[in-house]
Amino acid sequence: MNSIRYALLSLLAREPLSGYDIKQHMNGRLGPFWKVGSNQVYPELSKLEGEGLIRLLGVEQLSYRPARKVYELTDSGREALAEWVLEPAETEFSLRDDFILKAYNLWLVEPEQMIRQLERIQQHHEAKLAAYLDKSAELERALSGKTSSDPLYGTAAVLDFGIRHERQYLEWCQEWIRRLDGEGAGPK
Amino acid sequence: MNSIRYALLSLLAREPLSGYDIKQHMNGRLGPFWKVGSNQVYPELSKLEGEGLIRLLGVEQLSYRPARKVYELTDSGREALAEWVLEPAETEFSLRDDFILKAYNLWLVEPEQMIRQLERIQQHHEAKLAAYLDKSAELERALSGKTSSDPLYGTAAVLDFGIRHERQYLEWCQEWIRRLDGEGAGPK
DNA sequence: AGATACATGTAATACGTTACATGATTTT
DNA sequence: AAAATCATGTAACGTATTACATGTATCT
Repeated sequence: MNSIRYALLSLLAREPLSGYDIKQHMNGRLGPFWKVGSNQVYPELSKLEGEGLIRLLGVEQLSYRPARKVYELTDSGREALAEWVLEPAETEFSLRDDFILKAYNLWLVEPEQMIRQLERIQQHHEAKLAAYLDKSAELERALSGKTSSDPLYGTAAVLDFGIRHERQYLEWCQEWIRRLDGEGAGPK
Repeated sequence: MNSIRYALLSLLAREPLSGYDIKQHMNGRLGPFWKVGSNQVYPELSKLEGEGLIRLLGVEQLSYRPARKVYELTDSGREALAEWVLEPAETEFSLRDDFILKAYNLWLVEPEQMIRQLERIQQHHEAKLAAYLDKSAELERALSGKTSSDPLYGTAAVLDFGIRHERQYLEWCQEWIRRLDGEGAGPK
């Protein structure tokens, strides 16, 4: 628990960043998995600084703008992160997806309407998959020759998970469209 | 948002239940996806009753125990649920899994240690998969001949998703164990 | 002229988890 | 004799989302 702090450390382990940068990263590139608001980022950064896990690298001031405070990971921060990575992982994962709950109620509605819902969701995941595959192609090129101690390796692992997840989701949609379709059209 | 109310309605759409029953169902059979505490269930039940989506079917009183209040879905509750099911679904799903965040940091630690982590997680998902497959075999038997308007159809859809998810997770673990393994043993 | 990006931060609100309180019965 | 089960509910806490406040430069 309290994974956000580790999310912040994970990003800072790769490069120095400001709170704003972190927010952008999480809601952008790493978006599929995590999202944060500024209210979580800034206080947590202060805490981490207080604990000596990160340190203020520098402040970029543009006079008309709030100071841009860039943080970097300290050695003890790097240690804490590595320790956490190797800790026995929480086996409880949530997998709370509204749509799955909707599917649980598929028996309540007209098959044709449920099919339409499934198709809509399917399209959404197709788009996501396509985006991930694009990124992946790029990444794989950059990855050649690099060893597993390169940060890109971690990026690739997460991206790969995302790709597999989207594929699996799509197949599930297809399967249940098929099942519901066979039903409605079947005994005529 | 506020999916818990729909989770409660989803269960009550199948059979009348008490708050306690609901809690047990969610943390047991439907456990992989949802969990709730009593503090969420009881207030929400009161709210739903106030809105006329559910009604008190009866109270079982055993003198030495708190009254067991059993609720059932009303017609307007069933309508509200069906409407929600057909609403354009939220495309934002979280997929927040601590272990994926750990994997993002795999480059920070010794490959052999990460492999051990992956193997541990793999075992966990193997066990889950086995449990789901058991349930699924049972379900498929009970399902034969039933149409898509049977609640079991919804159960099957969710279970199927769980099975696919676990399989996908396993494959991902295997792939990354392989990749890290090939690394360490490779250029010797 | 108006919206968006930059950049920090706070406040209000919603959602979720853990722990507590009660109290007899049944299981270990 | 101790612990778990049943059954409701409240309280305290922790985490997350949304909105707000500030203020200039740049893009449309």
